[in-house]
Amino acid sequence: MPHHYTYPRAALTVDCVVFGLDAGALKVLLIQRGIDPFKGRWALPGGFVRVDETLDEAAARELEEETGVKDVFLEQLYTFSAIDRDPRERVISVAYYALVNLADHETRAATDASDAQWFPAEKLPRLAFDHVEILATALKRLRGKLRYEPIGFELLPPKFTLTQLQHLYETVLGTKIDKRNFRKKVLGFDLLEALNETHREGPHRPAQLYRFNPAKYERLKKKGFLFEL
Amino acid sequence: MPHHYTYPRAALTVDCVVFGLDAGALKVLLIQRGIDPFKGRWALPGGFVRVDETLDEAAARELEEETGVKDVFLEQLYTFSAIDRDPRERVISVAYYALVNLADHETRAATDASDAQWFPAEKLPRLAFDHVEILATALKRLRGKLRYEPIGFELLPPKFTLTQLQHLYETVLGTKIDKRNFRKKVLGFDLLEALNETHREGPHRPAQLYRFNPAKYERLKKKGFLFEL
DNA sequence: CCAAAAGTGTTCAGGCTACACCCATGT
DNA sequence: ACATGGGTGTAGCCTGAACACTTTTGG
Repeated sequence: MPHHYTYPRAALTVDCVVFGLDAGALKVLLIQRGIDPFKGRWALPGGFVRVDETLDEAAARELEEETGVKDVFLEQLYTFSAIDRDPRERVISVAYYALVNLADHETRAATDASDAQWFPAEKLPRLAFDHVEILATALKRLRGKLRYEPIGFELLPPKFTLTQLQHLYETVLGTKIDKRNFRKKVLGFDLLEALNETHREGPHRPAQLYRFNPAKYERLKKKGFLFEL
Repeated sequence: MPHHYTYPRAALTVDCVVFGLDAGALKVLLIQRGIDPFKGRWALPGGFVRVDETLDEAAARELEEETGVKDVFLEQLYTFSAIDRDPRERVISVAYYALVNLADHETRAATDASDAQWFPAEKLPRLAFDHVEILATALKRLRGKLRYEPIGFELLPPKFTLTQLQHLYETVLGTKIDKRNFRKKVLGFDLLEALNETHREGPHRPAQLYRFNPAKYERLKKKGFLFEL
């Protein structure tokens, strides 16, 4: 049985790609590094995994410690292990991606006088380590997953309009979608509940608010139902 | 900056779920453990990651060392980190899954007087560690991926018949597929090349042999083409 | 009353499903 | 000659794409 100090071990970190939707643009939450290496560069929130926590726990903990974001959709993405991805020593990083409703979290990062900031996914600053690669992987996963699992709702407030939902898909997937066809299809899944509330904003007809029913989705999924947009 | 012995570190391993197709049944390659813990139990091939290799390299190396299988489709699956998944100490394992053409590798494991053996995916022995969970995850991934990426060919010899391909899909996905519709669709993708060869076996008409053209797939994929069965 | 986004149906084409018989071969 | 899997076409249905106008509100 291997003993702790028999062989050198790689260090283990977690890194989180946090996606948010702001004014119809996809954003990513980054923090500015205060120390070397890459001092001053922007990087994904993350840090070392403790020996007494799972990776999920480590990701959630680091995310909250560094950005204040918590209780959000958080899922393992991929594990990155290029030999020289960290100039100090061998560090292997398990990447996660998170989807947050920006309305709740935007202020926090912005007002904290913190070093955390939202950047448009299409216009990022130079990043530390191999974080560009991690981000690209996360974006690809998000786009893929959005099409066949109902995770888009995680980026919206609990109550949302169909137009907001449609814009979300258009933004993330980078496509134009026909309004009528989109509504027909989404409502056809019977996973959205129309609320007795409307969203009024601006000089135009108020929009019906809906809520996603995750329990219903779970039930349907077990019966072989396939979400797909 | 953290120093090597400042904090205890988890150990890192890789584990490989190797899938093969044998006489129309999906099989998994396991090895019998010669040492504690779980001495005598069957387990996924795998082992500790060296500090100077990437995870992909570690997975390929362990796979070859323990089973002789090499040069096969091998892809990262998920990283498992339950606190007590290894009774000795904290071990985090990056799981991979491999797809092999059993015709090439079957004999090796069988004749080696080795401790490696193929088991039907639906009828596995008791496994060591959390390997049941890893296997379940791999199976789910395989089923998912098979439907929207042309990876099934990795389980077949380079030259195969459409019936073999159809059986593959039926076996892995657990569905019946209509022969005519299947052929129409698969050939419609224009990713298979009919060879000037037939597969003759048994008292019946010989079958046309085909070959998958990966280069063509890459080209089409870049143009937005979506494989889907 | 004007500007702005919300909301709503129908038509058409293409893809998917279901289905049954002849073909080439080995024994 | 017969048993065995290989190979082929069509018709109905359903789903996805295209497309324009009315409604409700705030200013």
